[in-house]
Amino acid sequence: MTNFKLIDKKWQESWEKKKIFQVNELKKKKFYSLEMFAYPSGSGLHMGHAFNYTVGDIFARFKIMNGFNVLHPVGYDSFGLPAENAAIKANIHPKKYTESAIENFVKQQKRLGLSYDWSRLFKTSSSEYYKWNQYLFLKLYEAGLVYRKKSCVNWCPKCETVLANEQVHDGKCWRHSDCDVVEKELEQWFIKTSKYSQELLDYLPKLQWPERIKFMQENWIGKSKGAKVKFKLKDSNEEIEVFTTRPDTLYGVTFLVYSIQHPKVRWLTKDTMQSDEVEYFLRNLPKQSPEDRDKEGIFIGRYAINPLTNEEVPIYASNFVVPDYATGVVMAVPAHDQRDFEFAKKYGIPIKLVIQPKKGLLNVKEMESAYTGPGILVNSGKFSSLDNETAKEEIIKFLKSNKLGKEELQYRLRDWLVSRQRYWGTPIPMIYCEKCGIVPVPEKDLPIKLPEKIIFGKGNPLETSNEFIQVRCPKCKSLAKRETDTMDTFFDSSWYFLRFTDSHNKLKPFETKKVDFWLPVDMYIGGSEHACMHLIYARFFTKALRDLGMLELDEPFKVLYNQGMIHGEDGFVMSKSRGNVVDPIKTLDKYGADALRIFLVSNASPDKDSSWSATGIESSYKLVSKIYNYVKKAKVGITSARVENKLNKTIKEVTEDLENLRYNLALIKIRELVDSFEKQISKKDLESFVKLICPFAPHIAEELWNLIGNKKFVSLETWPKFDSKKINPELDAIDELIQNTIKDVYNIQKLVSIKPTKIVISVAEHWKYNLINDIKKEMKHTYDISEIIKAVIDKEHAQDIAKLVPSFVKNPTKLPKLVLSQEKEFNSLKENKKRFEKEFNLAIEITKNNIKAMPGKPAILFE
RNA sequence: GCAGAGGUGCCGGAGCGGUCAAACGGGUUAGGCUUAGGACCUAAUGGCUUAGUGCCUUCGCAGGUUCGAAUCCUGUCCUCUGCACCA
Repeated sequence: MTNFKLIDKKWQESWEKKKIFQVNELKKKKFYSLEMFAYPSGSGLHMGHAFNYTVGDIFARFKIMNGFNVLHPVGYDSFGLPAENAAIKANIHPKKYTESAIENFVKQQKRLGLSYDWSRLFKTSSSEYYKWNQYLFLKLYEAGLVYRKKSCVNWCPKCETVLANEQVHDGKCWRHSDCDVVEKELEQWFIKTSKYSQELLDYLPKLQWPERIKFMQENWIGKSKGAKVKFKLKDSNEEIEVFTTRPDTLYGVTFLVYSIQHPKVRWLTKDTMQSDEVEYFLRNLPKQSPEDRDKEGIFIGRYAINPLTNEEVPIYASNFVVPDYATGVVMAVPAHDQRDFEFAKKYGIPIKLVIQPKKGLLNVKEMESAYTGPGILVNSGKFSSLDNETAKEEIIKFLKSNKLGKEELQYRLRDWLVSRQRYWGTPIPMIYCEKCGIVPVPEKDLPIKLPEKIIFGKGNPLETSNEFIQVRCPKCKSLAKRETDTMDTFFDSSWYFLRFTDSHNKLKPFETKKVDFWLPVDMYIGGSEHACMHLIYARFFTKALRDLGMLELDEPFKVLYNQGMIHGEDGFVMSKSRGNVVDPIKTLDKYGADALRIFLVSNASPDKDSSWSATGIESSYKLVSKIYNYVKKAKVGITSARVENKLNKTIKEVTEDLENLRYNLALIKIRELVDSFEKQISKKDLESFVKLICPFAPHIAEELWNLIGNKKFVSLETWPKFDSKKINPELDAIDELIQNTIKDVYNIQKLVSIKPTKIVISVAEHWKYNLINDIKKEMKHTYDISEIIKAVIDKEHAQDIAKLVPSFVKNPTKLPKLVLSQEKEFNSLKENKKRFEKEFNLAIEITKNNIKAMPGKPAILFE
């Protein structure tokens, strides 16, 4: 086994020492290639990381070799709960824990041979970075995009902190699929992502992202078109605004429903006979996650007036109404909305039919579910007999002109809750003063550093750190309290790609000019799990910072590529409990980086899931060895036309495949090329080949490049160009002819079941290509090549044979047939001549010493 | 329930109107090399067949379009992913 480990090390050190991947803004043709921000977990690099970085690195290297000024940076998203928890568990300070984790991570990443500009490295847990988190937080605050609000928020008991909407999946915490999120009423910091709902939606079609991700974001932002309608509260001047997408059903409203979390519920009910009952209801309603909770509600003792009919409708409070969507109150039309229908049935509320389908008549008494389809309005005053779509418009028009409502758009996207009740994150730069209220920390006082001497126990250790909490109010200088919450780590990753353009700027988060030069990210590679988290926040940030005048950019990521997952050999997700985890480092030790890189991308298209395979990595290792040994032993000379054809064709196809991240297909073509190589090859072609494999296997590429007499780095060489003149389909045809001839030789041999001592192959005298040589070469494994001799067939036949190749190219299915015989079997063959001719459509003439090929048929003779 | 993606040979996985019994890899079988094993190299690997430019059957299932379908259309079953009380 060649020790590729040493070769890996040699070149990794050399690249780093010569800083060959460091870039600046001098060269114009830029390309920003980025893999999603790494969270440096204490357990080090796993196969998924290795895959992600390999996919990105191959692309970055390809772009470098194509003359681009490639920014390919790396950094660490080092704040966060897992580090904090792991540190507590190991009884180490999170800072120490994280630092050693990063150190380890860097070491492991380097072993993959990644083309990073290491000089730009930063970590978010360093105050040099999070200072700018705080700075940007304050800028957003000044711009009115950060606010504090008391509301019902999601709390994960395992994380012991609140979560953003995006971090709750199916009622569970995104980190703990076994942990139900609890709703808590708390005052928290929010970022107004909702301000950009429409723009986030509008730009989606322009992005070169997987359709799936765009679709997920579209759903997440969730735009609905409808109307805002004002209901008067009975015995009051108050108005209740509701949002509906079905203004056409307004005549069918039989009740209104407040969300139980709506702050107005208690207030509305306080002077009614129901107040105790409602209070009891609100207090005792079991907390259940939304999907499995039953609709529970209660009449709150008040009535509202339908603006169109002036009818009184009762008001309820229920758990099925989402508190922070639209106004948190809905108008209920049980006849035409399934949820309202179920609720009305349960509480015996009247159901009023206002839309009849165009076919068939509905009857309220017989209805078993709401009718939500289209139809004609009935029982709807002057709007009756209108088509319901028309009625939507007409009713909105009417509401508008009578100031009872208006057309309205609603989005599902909520504002981003960024407070976290944890230690290992960026302190929120706010101060609470009894006199002045909320006071932002002045810019000059940044960064607010995380205190290192703290006591971990239950809850947020910052709350017990007096050193941290106690502060003078920046305004009135009296004693005040610091905010002890830290920022969601998604805040850190929302702008890190901007910082990479100017990683070590001490005066600003980044230089606008640099961002304008490098951004947008031209290729962003990572998993799809961030579709509705990081990828939404980062888009929001970009737009917000643009509006703050900090950059000129609408969208941060031009192209997004989702790589798949590497599963264990058993096809399941790699996990410790399953015991199917494969350690990339151990693999690197055994096979070297190039083999691992090649394995990871040769299984399947990189956007698909694939499984680890012990034989697969072996096979990649074999390919690497084969390439290495071939180039090492290749005789520099003239490349045969056959290999030239293959090489140029491969360059052409591999280039296209790389451009489209079809690494698996590119590697197949490279494999075929390697198999077609001959001992002799020109230096130039050898060099082209080494360049061709460089993005995949940069270490052996450098080693071989050096070996064939080059001093510079192949990683920085220009990508090979193919010569279309060298690509000749005729040669492929010849190749096929040879393969078929050999096949025939084997078949005849099988037939006569005797090992031949000598093979005579008759071919045309003036055959353009040296068929015999090629056949000899190919058959050297089976026979002593000296035993294959060329027999010349007469001119008349030869001319016909010469026609074969062009006609074959035109119609590859009509392959010329080669005829074989063997001395011992000669007689039987002779006897069967007629049959052969008939069955196999062969024109053969058998004589004692030779088999004469008839037009179009070369012949082979065993002696 | 709604919306997306997909079902290909022993396995992974290409192909996405004709050159397809279907790339490439793995596995298996046979042969070469070798003291032996490994590595390496070669061939075979849907069925039939006394050599295939042969026949038959295959690309989830059932139909259809076409001179021609793994590839296009319709229906159907299954798998995976995402969203699920957003009014």
